[in-house]
Amino acid sequence: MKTEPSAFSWEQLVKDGTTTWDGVRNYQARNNLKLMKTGDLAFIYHSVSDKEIVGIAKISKEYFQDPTTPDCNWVAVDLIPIESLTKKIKLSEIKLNPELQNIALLKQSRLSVIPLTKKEYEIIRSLGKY
DNA sequence: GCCAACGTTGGC
DNA sequence: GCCAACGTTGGC
Repeated sequence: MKTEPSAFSWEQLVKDGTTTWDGVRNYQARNNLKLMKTGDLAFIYHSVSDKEIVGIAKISKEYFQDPTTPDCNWVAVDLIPIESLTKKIKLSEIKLNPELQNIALLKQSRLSVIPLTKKEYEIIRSLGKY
């Protein structure tokens, strides 16, 4: 899941302990939100200024009506922070990995909620360890 | 700051 | 229903 740190950062999520991931206004991203189940894990990626994965969060509440709009097309999920990565994962590192060439983060850089297979998750996770 | 990529809008 | 125009996102 991507966020611009100037709008909402991982540090803010850690400080707050939980957040509602709302404001998604893209159908593909919305569909990916709906696929998430309570207990699923998600990387949090800082776009624009940092371009790196900074932490891992868990879905604490799966999709529900986005509270920021009365339009029932849009949904949100709740997240809680699980782990701050001491070794952050740069976009450039992900780009260098031949097994990660097909993930939507690279293919569709504008998509804000991006699906990963378990295998892709494990590969990316391993990049975040010394 | 620029621009490519992509989604959305609206005229036809 | 097509497609040009426009707006937004995000990497560089």
